[in-house]
Amino acid sequence: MTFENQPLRSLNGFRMTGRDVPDTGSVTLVSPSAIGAINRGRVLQALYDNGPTSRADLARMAGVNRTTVTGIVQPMIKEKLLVEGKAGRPAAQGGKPARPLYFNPDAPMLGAVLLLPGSIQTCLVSLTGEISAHRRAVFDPNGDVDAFVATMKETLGKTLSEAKQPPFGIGVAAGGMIDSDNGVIVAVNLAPVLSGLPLVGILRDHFGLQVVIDHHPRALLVGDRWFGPGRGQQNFAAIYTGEVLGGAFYMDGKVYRGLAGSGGELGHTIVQIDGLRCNCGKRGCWETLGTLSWLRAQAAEAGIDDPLDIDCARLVRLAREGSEAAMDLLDRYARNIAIGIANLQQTLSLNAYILHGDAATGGTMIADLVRRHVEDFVMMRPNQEISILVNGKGEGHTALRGAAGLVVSDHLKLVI
Amino acid sequence: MTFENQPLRSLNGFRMTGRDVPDTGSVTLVSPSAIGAINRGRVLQALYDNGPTSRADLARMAGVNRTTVTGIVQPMIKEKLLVEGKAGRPAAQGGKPARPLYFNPDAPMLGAVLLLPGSIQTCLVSLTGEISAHRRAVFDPNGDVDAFVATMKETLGKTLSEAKQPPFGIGVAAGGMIDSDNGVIVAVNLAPVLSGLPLVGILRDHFGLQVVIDHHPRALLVGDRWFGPGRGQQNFAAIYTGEVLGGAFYMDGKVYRGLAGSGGELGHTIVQIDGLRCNCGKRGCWETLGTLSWLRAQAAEAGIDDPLDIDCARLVRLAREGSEAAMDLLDRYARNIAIGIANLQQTLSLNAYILHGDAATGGTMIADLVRRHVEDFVMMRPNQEISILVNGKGEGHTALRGAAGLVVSDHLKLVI
DNA sequence: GCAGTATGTTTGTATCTCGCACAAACTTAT
DNA sequence: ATAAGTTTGTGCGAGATACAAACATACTGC
Repeated sequence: MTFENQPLRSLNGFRMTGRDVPDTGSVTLVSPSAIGAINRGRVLQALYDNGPTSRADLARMAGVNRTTVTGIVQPMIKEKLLVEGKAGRPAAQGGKPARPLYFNPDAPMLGAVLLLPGSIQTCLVSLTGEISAHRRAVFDPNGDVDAFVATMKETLGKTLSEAKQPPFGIGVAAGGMIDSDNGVIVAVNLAPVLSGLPLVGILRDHFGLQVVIDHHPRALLVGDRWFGPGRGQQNFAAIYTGEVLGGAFYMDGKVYRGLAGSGGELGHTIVQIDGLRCNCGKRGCWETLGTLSWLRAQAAEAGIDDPLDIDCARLVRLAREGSEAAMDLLDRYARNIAIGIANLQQTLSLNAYILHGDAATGGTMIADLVRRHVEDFVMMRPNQEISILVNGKGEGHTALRGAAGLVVSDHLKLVI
Repeated sequence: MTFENQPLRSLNGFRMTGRDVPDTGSVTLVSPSAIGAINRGRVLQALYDNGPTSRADLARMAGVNRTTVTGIVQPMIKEKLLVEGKAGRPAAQGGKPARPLYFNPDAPMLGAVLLLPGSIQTCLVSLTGEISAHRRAVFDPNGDVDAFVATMKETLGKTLSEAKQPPFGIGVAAGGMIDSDNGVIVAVNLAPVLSGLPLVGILRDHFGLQVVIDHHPRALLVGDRWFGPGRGQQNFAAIYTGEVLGGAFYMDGKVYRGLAGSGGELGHTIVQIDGLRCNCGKRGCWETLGTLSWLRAQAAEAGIDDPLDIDCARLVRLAREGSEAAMDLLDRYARNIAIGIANLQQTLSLNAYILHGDAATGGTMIADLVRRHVEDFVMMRPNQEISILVNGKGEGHTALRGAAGLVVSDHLKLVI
């Protein structure tokens, strides 16, 4: 099944909310007809956040009349986007039992792509977060653009062809510098072939589906928000550690993108003026202290076995087995990761941070160490609590679900 | 004239938008009647941002029908909030000349309070930003709460009594840690008498007016946004330097407050791990490098005359007069200020920064130096430009207008 | 079987924007 | 001077939406 020239479908209603909103200089008035799409989006988000929920509960949560919720969900049930579950137990005082609503498992799915230097992963993601039709491919990071595009089209095409019905859209998570507004990959240090590639336009034209692209940490954030530990949260950040350091923020119920999607390049905030030389050419970037390269160099100095193969998971194992050198290094690693989080906390006060990548393999042990150092580094307010969580689902998993979540987020324009 | 038990008036319509919106857990649906208040607010903001504007122009900017704008502004004209200006020149092709709308100079004003350790300033601010009925008073930072409250009531009462009609509300800008959600001063290091004081409740009950409080840098930000160089901008930060360092952000057309108004405590982000000891007890805070204390210590070392009286303005004068030591110190001062701005830029990518306080006294010279260092410290994108502006209006001026702007912002709940 | 209670639906109402038609006011061409 | 063209600002009905009131439904407890 292919989807060339399909009419664009929409998740939250019966009207496309694509690129049709010209930014006319900061003022935009709201029309009564726009209310429908907005409220449909909010109801869907409430369902995501809370799981199966009855109309009456939704109405209570939103502070609106039950009739309003009925009016919103009825067309969605008719469209087979939502299904009514079995009547639950009524309350102790009696009453008609509530019938919970949730997403139809047979509803259209979302296409997801994870694009890292040299590797492509594609899959389908259901509205409830299940992954299927997963495929991998490789490409030459220094090779030919046309060859890359052909590989991409073929791999994604095979994945999409396994869908029973046209997906709602395609989400792409990519490493490197992304201009998400214009759907262009600006530059990828380790894959020059991708630089300047208008991937969104290419895929949209080829598959006839809505396509959204964003950079990798932001996909992790969205994956956390829709399907992971960030579900239902209004303020948190996702932090990626590994060979590089990156991050993305969810603030006041909204993904922060900055101008042209350029916010969140945390790895190159400076935590040590005139410190170690960084790959970016500057000195003292957070990335010089919180990445695997630092960890491995330090492991060698500390005399830990196979220092080039060390990662957070093994370091935690060694520490648990009683190695003092490992414990010491782990603590210093945690401190280095904490410094950037602390600065972010001091700046935005999000209070919740989800670790991905290498640090996440260290589980609750590293999370606890990081939290303690963060609390040392920031000025805490009374009654304030900072939580550090790990999402150890494995990279591809969360990023792909996040890429799918990008499509969902794009449909549900929750902010006017 | 006193205003006890006046009915609360509203700027953007005919319904109070005070504390009546319960946060029912992230979901809130929009009602058609809510649209009215929202759109009224947006039209008012467009008028603020663009100055006197005709209905037709407003409609074009907002992308709506002219009749819609008429429907919105007509009641405001009737209420004497807006006035119709003289008909301007028609377009070259002819046509009926447009009649620009703007705020009525005789509309109610805003009360503003600037509260710093030991000093109170109060004034009235018109909707167009003019200050009048300015008063000052002092209080003992370690004294008695009741004495402080009495002084505050008396000073503010005198200012308010000069208004011809009840103001829309009172805005308070305060140094220290503020819980703007609950209207409480959490703690002020240099004025223990204020700690824990529920000032909003006290003033609201006494004067019968809506009262809003926020911390000092955020008032500067709002002052910039409504009446200063940030007018019409959608993304920028205000940076205050002096004895302390602080900042506040305007992101996507909205003041960022963080949880309970705790965002933006930039002075204590760490730019030098294990660096100089800071007043807060930690090491390497930005505040150890970007404040007057640092500047004065360095001035002494550099052999500059009267090092304890040095400030940015004098340093710039000395540098202009040819002092190499002054020029060198100025550049290092600019670099230290730049480091925190660079980290903020790397994190949020706001691209525009307005300096206040000591640095602002250095004018365009320091602004240029800071900009150059910021550009060295961050990874620039293609076509990206960073601007550093100074608002040299003098502290009280911008902060007081910002305090007034807080009231305006609070009325115009532009985000649903 | 009946009262009590909670859920979900139907019907009519209020609010708001939009498109259309039109008067008013001004410029340009004949 | 007159007519045509253009732009502004204003009534009026249509369409979309949430809300309140009333009602049918389904369960508990006596």
